[in-house]
Amino acid sequence: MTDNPYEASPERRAERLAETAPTECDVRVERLVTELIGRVADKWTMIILEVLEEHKELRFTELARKVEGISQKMLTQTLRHMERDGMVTRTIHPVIPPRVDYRLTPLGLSLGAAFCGVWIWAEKNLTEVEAARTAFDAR
Amino acid sequence: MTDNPYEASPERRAERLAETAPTECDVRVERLVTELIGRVADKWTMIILEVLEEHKELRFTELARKVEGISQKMLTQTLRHMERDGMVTRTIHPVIPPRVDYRLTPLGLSLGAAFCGVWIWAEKNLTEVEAARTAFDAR
DNA sequence: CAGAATCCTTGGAGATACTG
DNA sequence: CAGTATCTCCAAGGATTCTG
Repeated sequence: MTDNPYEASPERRAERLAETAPTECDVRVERLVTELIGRVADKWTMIILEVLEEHKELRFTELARKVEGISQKMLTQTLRHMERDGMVTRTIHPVIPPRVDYRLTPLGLSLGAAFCGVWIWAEKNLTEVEAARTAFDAR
Repeated sequence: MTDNPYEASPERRAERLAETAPTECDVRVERLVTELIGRVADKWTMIILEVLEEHKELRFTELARKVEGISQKMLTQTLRHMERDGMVTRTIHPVIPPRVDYRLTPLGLSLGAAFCGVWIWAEKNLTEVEAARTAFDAR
């Protein structure tokens, strides 16, 4: 993974790169995709996505209540990330007391749809997973 | 979230529970599902799933090489979790040097399929997310 | 080779207090 | 109300070493 300073020769190095890098650019894209997955396949992100899918629009405290178990800090943080990634819009109403509404963008909705399969899978296979666990633990 | 010791009366408490707990059992299931999602929507789990989907069967070091950036510790750990959850079988060949093969179970395969939508989403929307980020940062 | 064990660091995350 | 700022702490995870 780290550069090998003892590479035999430039030729050898080119050879090695040719082996490990099918089109060199694909690798870069693949890495970006992987990184994006890492960002997006996060527990809180998934749940917030889910909640915002159900209730079109929610304000901060409503989210805090609906999300169950999230700390205020993590909520803010996750929402910021989601906003930055274009998943969520954040509209501030200049009133007192302040009011901020969160709502999914089309991009966020599409991700929610993509995750839908995982939720369904989890519901459908919950008992099977639990069975596997107890079987594994009893050993 | 924590029990409120100042609940006015048993009646009031029952009322509150009726509000927050549509069928009480659903909540339990929902929590289990959420917890399962938290377990399964993990970066390394997703990637290992992906890799094992592509190459039917891999041994430990092969996985370590294919997974790119994972430490040996995390690989072992994640594989154990996946095995415990019934995603993966671990077959030990009693030879010297030792050889251990990992392969997805039907359950693992089904989860991989469920995640497939997310991978596709990530590939398709990578540029849009990056655009959103730069737009957000330039502010 | 396939791990287990150990040590060590960092940043993830909670709790609390403060502010526009 | 909707956050930001600060302090703190624990555990996730990396690096390294050891072993059947």
